[in-house]
Amino acid sequence: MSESSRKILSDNNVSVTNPRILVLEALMESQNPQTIDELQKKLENKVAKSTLYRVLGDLKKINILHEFTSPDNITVVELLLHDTEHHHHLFCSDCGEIIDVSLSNEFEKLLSVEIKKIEKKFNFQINDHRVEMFGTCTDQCSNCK
Amino acid sequence: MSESSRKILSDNNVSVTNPRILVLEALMESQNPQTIDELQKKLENKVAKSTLYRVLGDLKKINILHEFTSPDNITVVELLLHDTEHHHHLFCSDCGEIIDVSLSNEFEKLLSVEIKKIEKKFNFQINDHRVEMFGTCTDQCSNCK
DNA sequence: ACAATAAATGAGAATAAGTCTCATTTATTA
DNA sequence: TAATAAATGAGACTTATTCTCATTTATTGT
Repeated sequence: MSESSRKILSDNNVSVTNPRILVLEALMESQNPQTIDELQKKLENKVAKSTLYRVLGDLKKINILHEFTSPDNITVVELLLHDTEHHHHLFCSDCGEIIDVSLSNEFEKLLSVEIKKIEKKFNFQINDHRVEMFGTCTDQCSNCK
Repeated sequence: MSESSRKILSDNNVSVTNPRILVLEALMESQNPQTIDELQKKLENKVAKSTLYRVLGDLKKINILHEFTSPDNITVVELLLHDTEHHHHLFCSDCGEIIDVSLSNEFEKLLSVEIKKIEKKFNFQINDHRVEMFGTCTDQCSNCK
């Protein structure tokens, strides 16, 4: 079970420690983004707060963790393994749920054309992008009933 | 000069006070997004910190202020008057500059088709979206030389 | 397997962004 | 212009995140 976490760490030349394994495992429990709070609850004080933040920093450094903030300014984190498919996010302002969404290839293709235009216009090198959508789940996301 | 600020406030049934005028004026000084820090510097202690935050809250409430966070988690604010055209943001990770960018109508049209699909798929009502692009200005944004 | 060494951790102090409180000031209205 | 409701300033408070440093743990070379 913890084998895949160990492999992720050693593959990235990061020493394999208990807190790192525990945090990775907690992150893998759900594939949707989670808040720091949710993570801490899952970890039940098995990892110190300072260590949790440090480990998240480590995972960002090896590019397998994506951190962003929800519209109400809560920090949210999601594992991004090499086989994770490119996706965007949908935010519910009622219940706070954040859902991964994929958009069509046609759309992504057109977006990359737009990005090339912007790169030229502003003399930028663009290495990442994201599309965020905001609204309300009319009744059925997992937090609402 | 402060006439347009006064008009904005009274048009929105918000009482016209000095701090509100000063904050609006500071916001209007640049049309690109600015950090709270930049705002505070412009205001030179003419408005208390608590009041600044309160006024920003007021402006959000009447929907003429957009607040978001940069990739390194700094709160950023921009005035969004009724004639402000729909746009997105380009972030430079070298100098921190944030630039407003407009994307083509063709792109926006395709995006709204995608959004309709997502609304159906997740039973959501989506009322806003944004596209963010991240990269580095290769040499010429105003903060770099 | 073990000792030596470098790195990681835990606990709590420190920092900083943002919010709150309440006495005073200001804008609105009749 | 007076009465009243709302807004403000100053600083205390809260809370997320970072920092410090003494202790523990992982790695490595033998």
